[in-house]
Amino acid sequence: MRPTVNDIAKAAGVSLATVDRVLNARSGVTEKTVQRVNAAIDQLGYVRDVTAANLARQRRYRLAFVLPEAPELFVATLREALSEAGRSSAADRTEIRTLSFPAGNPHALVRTLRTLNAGNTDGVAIFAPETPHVRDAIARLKSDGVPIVALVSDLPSTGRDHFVGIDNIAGGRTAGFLMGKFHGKSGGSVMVLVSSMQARDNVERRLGFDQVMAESFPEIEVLPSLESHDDEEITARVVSEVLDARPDLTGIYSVGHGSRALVEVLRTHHRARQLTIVAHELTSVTREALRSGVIDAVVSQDVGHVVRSALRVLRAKSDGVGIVPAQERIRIEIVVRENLS
Amino acid sequence: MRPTVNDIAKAAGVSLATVDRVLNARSGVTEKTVQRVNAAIDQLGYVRDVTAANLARQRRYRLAFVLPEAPELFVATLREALSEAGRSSAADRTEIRTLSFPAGNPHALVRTLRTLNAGNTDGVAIFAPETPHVRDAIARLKSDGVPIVALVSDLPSTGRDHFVGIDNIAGGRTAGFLMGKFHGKSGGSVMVLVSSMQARDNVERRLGFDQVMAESFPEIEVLPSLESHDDEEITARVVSEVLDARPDLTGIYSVGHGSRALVEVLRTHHRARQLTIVAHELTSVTREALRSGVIDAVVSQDVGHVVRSALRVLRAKSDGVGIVPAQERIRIEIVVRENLS
DNA sequence: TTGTAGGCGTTATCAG
DNA sequence: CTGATAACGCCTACAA
Repeated sequence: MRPTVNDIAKAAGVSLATVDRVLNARSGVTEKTVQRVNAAIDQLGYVRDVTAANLARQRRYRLAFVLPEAPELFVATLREALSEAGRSSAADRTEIRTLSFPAGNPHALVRTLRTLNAGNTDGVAIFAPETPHVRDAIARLKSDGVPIVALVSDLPSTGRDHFVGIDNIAGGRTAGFLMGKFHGKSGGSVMVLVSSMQARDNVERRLGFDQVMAESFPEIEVLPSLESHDDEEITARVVSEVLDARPDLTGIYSVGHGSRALVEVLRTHHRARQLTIVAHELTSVTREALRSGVIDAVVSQDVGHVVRSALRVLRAKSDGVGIVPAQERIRIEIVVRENLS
Repeated sequence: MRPTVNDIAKAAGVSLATVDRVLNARSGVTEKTVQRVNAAIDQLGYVRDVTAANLARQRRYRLAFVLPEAPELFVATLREALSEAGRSSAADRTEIRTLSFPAGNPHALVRTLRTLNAGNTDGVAIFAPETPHVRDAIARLKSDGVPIVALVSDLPSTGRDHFVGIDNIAGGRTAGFLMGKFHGKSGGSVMVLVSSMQARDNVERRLGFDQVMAESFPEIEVLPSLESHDDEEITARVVSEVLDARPDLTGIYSVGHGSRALVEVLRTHHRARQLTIVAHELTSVTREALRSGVIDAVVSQDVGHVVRSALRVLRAKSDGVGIVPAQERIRIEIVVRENLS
């Protein structure tokens, strides 16, 4: 039987209240008594029952997730993971609110952020691009004492408390490694399709990709980035053009969160099968494309882990306690046809 | 504020005890009152506070993990994950006991299992080969009402309640896919090194590997399995012999849980760099081998996930409640130089 | 068949 | 500075 506060109160010859005071480092206890209690604590090997503590404390965490209203399927999977987490969050005394803003509309985002304050929110997780407006809105929240974590794409300039997501440079490196290894040794060129060079995660991935290609696969030519802005028409046109113009093309790296248009084009293009395609994020589209052999590899992050990590971190920050960094590291996952779920 | 049992008691015009009875589906309540209470429950949207329930119930889970005393580093990582889980298990009211038996000694294993019974254990997780002795010992435990899960290597003939680990056929397929894709198009042959054909997981992996190689990479010759029995000397000799005898060798697939001896040989062999090496399980050895380029890819399972899943499943079985299969699926992870943690 | 009262391990209020 | 005492949300004898 684990020792309880009662046991250590008895052992130290003090009352429950006093034990609680030293346990929670509250003032108003003689140094002498503190010593006695602490002695009893580690003599009996006491560890506090967190669930009982939370019960008594009546602690609730009101957390807000701010996500773009974007066409990319990835955001949808993130939303799904969030509502999944919401179902079991009652057990953690956590209330999750999901706020949306139209993608690419910083003003709407700022308006959304304005509705949040220390009085109604214990922590905010944000998946948004890093613009000046956003930076200011976050600064206000932070100075109001609300913990902030950046989701998927980092917001370093905002002074966010933490970033939850993969190391995107390493993610790009991983994509590059797979591209090079799958490619064979024949030379050729690789097309790089980004969603937007405004998005920090896209830029970092491209950087990592270029590093590895230059270091380890110099015989492959990496073409300049093409921005699709997640527009299906643009993507279709651009990809077709390059496929026609570059008969030496042997691979395509899709950097952004969405690959629907790319997959669409490839599905009907006669050269698709000879190309090595590497994309990011596992969604219904990339999943199906892996299965049918259109895409060769996906570099992904587990949205469930992302959401749960954000929740843990926000609760910890809100309590002013530390986190275990190793536990919050989001893995860079590689998915191919054969390890698909 | 979430509604509590008190609220629904009030709403239904009954006492706490009655609410509790219908909540836990206990007998001794009129159909009529049951209806009234249930009506109140889903009218107020009540969900029980599991932590408070567990606190009141004083439920404890005494779980045992039975692991081999084996030289493979993989078992060490599993042990580590287990003791890691042990540190935070107090919060889950779970007591974890780790029992060891000398690898390859079924009698010792059976003796170990004999010390367990329904009186001292609420669930057992076993990582062991499938032998008749083991089957009987497990049958006894099961008929005693103790839930059993197989760990890493399945024990289907024992009637275990659940298997926690990767689908090893798919794991072998994944290894085959990587071998084929990394290999280039030049033909050649691949050596397959198993730890023992007695181990079910090894057999299943080999099976999956062969499937993919035959389906998708028929130009590569897959050599017969070589059994190392996790003996470093045997491994060293066998690998060297094949390297000398088969100049057309282009790859090695290490099927077992241990790759130390293989890595050792390769580190000094002049042909190592031209070979594609695929191994299983991320350990300090394979990690370092990935980093230095000796191994190209590792197919792995997260031992942390394995342990946590086993704990969840055993608790659920012990409570006689269902599990969420999707949540308990262990991912087949692919690790290369660039996504190494 | 139903209700009362006490307890699970912790925190928090209010006297002393 | 310290100690009773009453919560927190739920479970469970025991009594009615």
